[in-house]
Amino acid sequence: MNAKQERQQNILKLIAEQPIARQEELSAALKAIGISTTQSTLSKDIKELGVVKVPDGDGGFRYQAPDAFASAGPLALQGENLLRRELQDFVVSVEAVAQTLVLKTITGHAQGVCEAIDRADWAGVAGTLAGENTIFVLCRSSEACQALEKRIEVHLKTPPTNQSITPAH
Amino acid sequence: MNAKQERQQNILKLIAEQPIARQEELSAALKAIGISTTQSTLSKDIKELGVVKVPDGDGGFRYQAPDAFASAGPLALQGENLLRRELQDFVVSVEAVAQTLVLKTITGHAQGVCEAIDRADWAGVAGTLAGENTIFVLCRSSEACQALEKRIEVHLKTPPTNQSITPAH
DNA sequence: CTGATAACCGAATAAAAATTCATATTTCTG
DNA sequence: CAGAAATATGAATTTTTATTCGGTTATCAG
Repeated sequence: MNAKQERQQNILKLIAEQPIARQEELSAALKAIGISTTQSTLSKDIKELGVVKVPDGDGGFRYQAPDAFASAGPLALQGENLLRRELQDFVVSVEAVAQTLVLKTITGHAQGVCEAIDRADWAGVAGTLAGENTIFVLCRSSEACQALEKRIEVHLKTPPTNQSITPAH
Repeated sequence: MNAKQERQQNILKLIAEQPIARQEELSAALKAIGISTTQSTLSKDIKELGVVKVPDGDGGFRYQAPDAFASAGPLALQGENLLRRELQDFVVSVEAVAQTLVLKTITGHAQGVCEAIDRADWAGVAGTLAGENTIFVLCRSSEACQALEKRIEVHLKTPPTNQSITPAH
């Protein structure tokens, strides 16, 4: 199951590292690091991640992570990929409940992360609210909420989303 | 000839106003306002403008102007579409010369516009320099430079790019 | 104005991406 | 540990998008 998560993380890494213009290219690049999959699946992943195909200004195209998550380039300005950092460093869990997304952070960082989320100015979010270690992100639809959840999950440190809440006794 | 420019401006307007998922839809929307063209041409326009097709988070897609040019939404944060404003309000002309783009602005505004350009953090630009009313944008390739020129042109006020430099005698 | 040159455009086609559908795998519940 | 339900996957297909190529129109120099 977390084959998917791993694949998606690698997709983000690969498209950040090298210019990839077609999904089949991406498939090849993944195969090169031991992950084999089909164009079909990649199409779904790409949609889920919010990755877009952008003209590169030299007559070609390349896939690119959504702006808010753009990985740090050498020229990254301040705040450029702040959100990604905030998520990676401070967010402990994400969960979509109906139309609202609940993020748990390390104590004291909810405000900061929330600020970064606000700045991302996502289309589907109606508003946000942060306490000490919890953030509520009210979305305009539960679909948008779930899509957001998935996009965010990929950026969390916690590699295997701990599925067992109580350790097997 | 400036049918093209008008069409491209309307493309940006339309995709900002309504969710458009396919190029044929865009073609229809354009026809509704009296501009008829083909998918073929739109594909080229879209590439030239840097417009991208993004997942909308509700299972569909929509075309969207490149981030730097995103039109002001109701929730626009400060600086969100600053660049667009700067270009529209202050830039008088754009010209690509080899690998460098030369922008002329109203006197005193080059610095401000240049700042906004820097913040856009375009892939193809190596660096910028601004004086009182002139900006040099050094690009990494002449192709990138021309692409950039075209993208910027669309946002200028001056509707008919004055082609005759000296008025007919 | 006239011819040369370049930009633009659309029809047809090639290429790429999205979706459908059936199957397999995982996760949940009792 | 079953069985049910949900999620994930790939092959095939459909849909959408990009490119090629030939004709047209605009632009420029003389």
